[in-house]
Amino acid sequence: MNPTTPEDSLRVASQPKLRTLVADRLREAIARNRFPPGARLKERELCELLGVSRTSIREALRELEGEGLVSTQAGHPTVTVLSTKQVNEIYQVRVALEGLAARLFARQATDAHLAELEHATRALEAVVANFAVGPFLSAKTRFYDALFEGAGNAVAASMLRAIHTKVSLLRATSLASATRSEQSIKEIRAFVAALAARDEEAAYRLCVEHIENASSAAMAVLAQADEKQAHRA
Amino acid sequence: MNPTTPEDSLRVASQPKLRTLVADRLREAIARNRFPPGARLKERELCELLGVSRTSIREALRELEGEGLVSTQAGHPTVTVLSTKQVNEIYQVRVALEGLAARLFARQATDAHLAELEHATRALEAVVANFAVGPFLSAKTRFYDALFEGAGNAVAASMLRAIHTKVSLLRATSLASATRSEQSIKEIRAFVAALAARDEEAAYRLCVEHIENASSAAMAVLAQADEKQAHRA
DNA sequence: TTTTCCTTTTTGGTATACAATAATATCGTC
DNA sequence: GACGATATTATTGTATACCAAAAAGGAAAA
Repeated sequence: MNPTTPEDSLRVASQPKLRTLVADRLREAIARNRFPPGARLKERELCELLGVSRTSIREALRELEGEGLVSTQAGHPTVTVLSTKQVNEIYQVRVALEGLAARLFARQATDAHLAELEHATRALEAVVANFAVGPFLSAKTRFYDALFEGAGNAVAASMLRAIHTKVSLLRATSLASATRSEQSIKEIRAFVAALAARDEEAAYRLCVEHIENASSAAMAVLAQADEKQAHRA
Repeated sequence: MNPTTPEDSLRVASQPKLRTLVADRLREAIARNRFPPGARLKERELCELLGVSRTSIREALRELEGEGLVSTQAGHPTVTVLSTKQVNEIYQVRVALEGLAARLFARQATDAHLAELEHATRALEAVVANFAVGPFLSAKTRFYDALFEGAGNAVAASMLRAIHTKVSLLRATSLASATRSEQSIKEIRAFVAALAARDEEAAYRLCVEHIENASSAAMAVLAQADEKQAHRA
């Protein structure tokens, strides 16, 4: 045991800044639809809700703006509404980056990375058997954390996390997740098997297919919602 | 002429917020090495330098942190120093995203997009003939703006812009640019020709090669710098 | 019903204050 | 001179107050 290894040292990790905690809280609340797309985020309301000053709220909002979760409409911070075009763009980018992550994982992940991914996949399967949104989001996060860790590209991981958070803006995707969860988990299982076999090409292909299926399902739900809207008008 | 088309309307675009202008200024200053990697960014110094309040500085710093240009070292905002691993990761991501942009451009760009890209390429060639860092950065930005516009994926464009800004942190890349600029412009010329021919596969391959060559050149200069450092120690 | 005007609310930016943390300077001891 | 301890200064994080500008809402008039 090398005493200077970060994992072994007694060094106390620095505490996250209040603004970071606020941004995390808001991100979570947005993902769980506490603030739905289009919702106005009023600074003073958030101050009361979170019990912090306007300064911390404003700084957290800047952070969320950078991620695209929040945009300013007529001078007002608003939870981002994604157009169909943007959704399509997001999935295109997800294919490119997650495809890269799949390739890198297959190429270079350690046995420990594989073991963690296997555990995360099992956890995901257990949650899908008894579907509930909260635990599903947590299990999905764990799965992708394991994938990105094994891929070993922090830049891609950071971008993909932002992508996943943006996708969570879509009610459509959680609806789509609930309805296609059994098929989805089969796809993930096949994907993980290819990664375990270090088959880069198969892993890439299965990863892309999984994302494209998710995209199609989300688009289908969006199209339905558009029809309902048209009927109302 | 349809009077409701955005381009024809008399609508005045909203002014950028002060914090946005500050972030833009800082981004530019970092790219031009006014604040080199590792430089401490002191809030009160920046207030004096830019003639704005601490709030605007802090909000701009949050934005730059989100982009990875600025990170907090021992509680102090600092211009990001990129490790060799990070540089490698950045180029991997650039291949994935710019490869996507190349494919999309070849697939769907209009003749107007192509014309703009051609103009931007000529401007770049003119600058390379009389090399100077400032005009080179501007011409390069124009070239990539044209590419991303024609690719029509704003999410990818936004991420790639952040990537390009991060890459500009590396003195290595501007040094590498100066020494390999003639070869580089040849690669770009071939790339643009493939895009003009709507040859998606060739465009993708040439794009990837260009980036990989840029990456190799940057790594070579980094390795030289490491050697010099080792000699000093 | 539509338009105009007035009031209220909200955001953007500035300034000040204080606590906590980090960095630097000073002093004493060996 | 080197080292360690302490004091001082500088910087960042957070809160609060203030005011201007912009946006939103409501009431009155046409």
